[in-house]
Amino acid sequence: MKGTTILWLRSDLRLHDNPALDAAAGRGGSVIPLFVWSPEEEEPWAPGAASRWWLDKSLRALAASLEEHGSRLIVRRGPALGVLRSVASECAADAVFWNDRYEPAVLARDARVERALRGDRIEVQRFESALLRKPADSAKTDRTPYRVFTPFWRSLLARVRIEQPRDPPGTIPAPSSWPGGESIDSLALEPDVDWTQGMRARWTPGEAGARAVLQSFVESALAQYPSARDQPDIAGTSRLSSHLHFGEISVREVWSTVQKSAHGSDAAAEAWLRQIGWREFGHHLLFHFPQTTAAPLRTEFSRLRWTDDPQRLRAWQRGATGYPIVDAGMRELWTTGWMHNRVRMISASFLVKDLAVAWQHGARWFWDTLVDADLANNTLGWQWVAGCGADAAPFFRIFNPVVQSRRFDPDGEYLRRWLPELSRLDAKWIHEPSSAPPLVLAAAGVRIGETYPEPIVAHDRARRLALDAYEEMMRES
DNA sequence: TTTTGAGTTGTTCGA
DNA sequence: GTCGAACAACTCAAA
Repeated sequence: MKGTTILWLRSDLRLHDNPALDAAAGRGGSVIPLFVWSPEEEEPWAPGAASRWWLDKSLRALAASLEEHGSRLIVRRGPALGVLRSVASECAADAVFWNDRYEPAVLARDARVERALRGDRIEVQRFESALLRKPADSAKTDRTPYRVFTPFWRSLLARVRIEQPRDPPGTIPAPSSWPGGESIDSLALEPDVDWTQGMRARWTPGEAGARAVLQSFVESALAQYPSARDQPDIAGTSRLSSHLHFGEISVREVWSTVQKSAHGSDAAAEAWLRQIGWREFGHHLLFHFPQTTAAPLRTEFSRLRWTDDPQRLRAWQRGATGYPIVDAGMRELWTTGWMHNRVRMISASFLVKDLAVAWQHGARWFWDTLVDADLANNTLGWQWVAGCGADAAPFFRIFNPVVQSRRFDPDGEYLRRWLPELSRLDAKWIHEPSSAPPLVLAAAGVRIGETYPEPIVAHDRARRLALDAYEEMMRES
């Protein structure tokens, strides 16, 4: 008879298709599901405010479903190693199982924990549950990591066998007595001042919510995905990012569900699964180039001169740049903890190229405000936009916020939803109110500089300056 | 071994 | 109005 196993839950807050849970439940002894709150061990990327809100809800959902399975969620405060050791000794546990994470600080902490536990004669087993392929395995034949997406993705598709997702274990054997723990409330993950109303209205954190979102996406949006994914006014994307980040649903599960719905070859399913490929690529890059959370992968970009203007950054954060598509996106982010992907690109490009603010400031703001904040995806996205990452957009590819707005939100529906002060402008003028004739503005009740800001920079000129700065950087190298 | 062509998401300019 | 070229340099895989 095997002894008690501690199941250390982290970014795998689910019962379906959870390899560490399956192995722990199948080991023969009892299982103690444990969550350790230790943000200080994840610095400088401890969960941001929006992520903490989501985590609070997700932990409650997980605790409830564990109870339905005759088990419990034990919650404690870190540091992790100390907690694991005391729970192990309180319950005479002889094994700790967990699913791996790949953030640099977490990887280092986990390696330390594993060594120490083994020194205590406690069995440690680590599992892969977040990705289709372990980042350590994702190197080219010459053993250097991929730096271009398409070959990375082709090799993954050709070489990786993607396993079928598994159902939750039939039983999760409970110990004869449970160790003590703290309440989820006591972690104080919710903000003191309640600004989470918009998030509560939009999201249902937790495994059941994740599965429902996947089902409804597959049934009603997947078929139109290739064209609808770029329209921010409709729900054309899956909106699974946060659920995936917290591991409320497994990547194998979304993979298999989307493939089944496609009946073999289907361009829509392929386009969406490619996005899962980008998620894999982001984790691959984070694992092989951990310094990229702070520094450009292409080192010559560290010579690029950014402005150091806190007012520009603040205007961007508040959605007060005078460019409606940027401001709408930033307000959607602030209100719901999420922003449509197309608008993320536009607003990120605007901060970096038009406002000449270093991408790291944008990455930090997204980190704090996104419910789906994910170090791998966030780093990849910002370096891509700034042109300094692997397989990045060329630096001269600068988004024109007005052109993008007209192309992807032609009727201005998205703008009207988030910028009520412009809602009476028609589609002809709402994308660029500062150029509208005075009579049009007056009729719509818009006073530029009062009810809606003047453009903070002129795009044409800002674009020219960005290209000049880039050229200068290249000349110096 | 060397060469060749392709590579997430764009914009502007001039013919 | 439409269309192709130019905007850089480098990585990667196939030939």
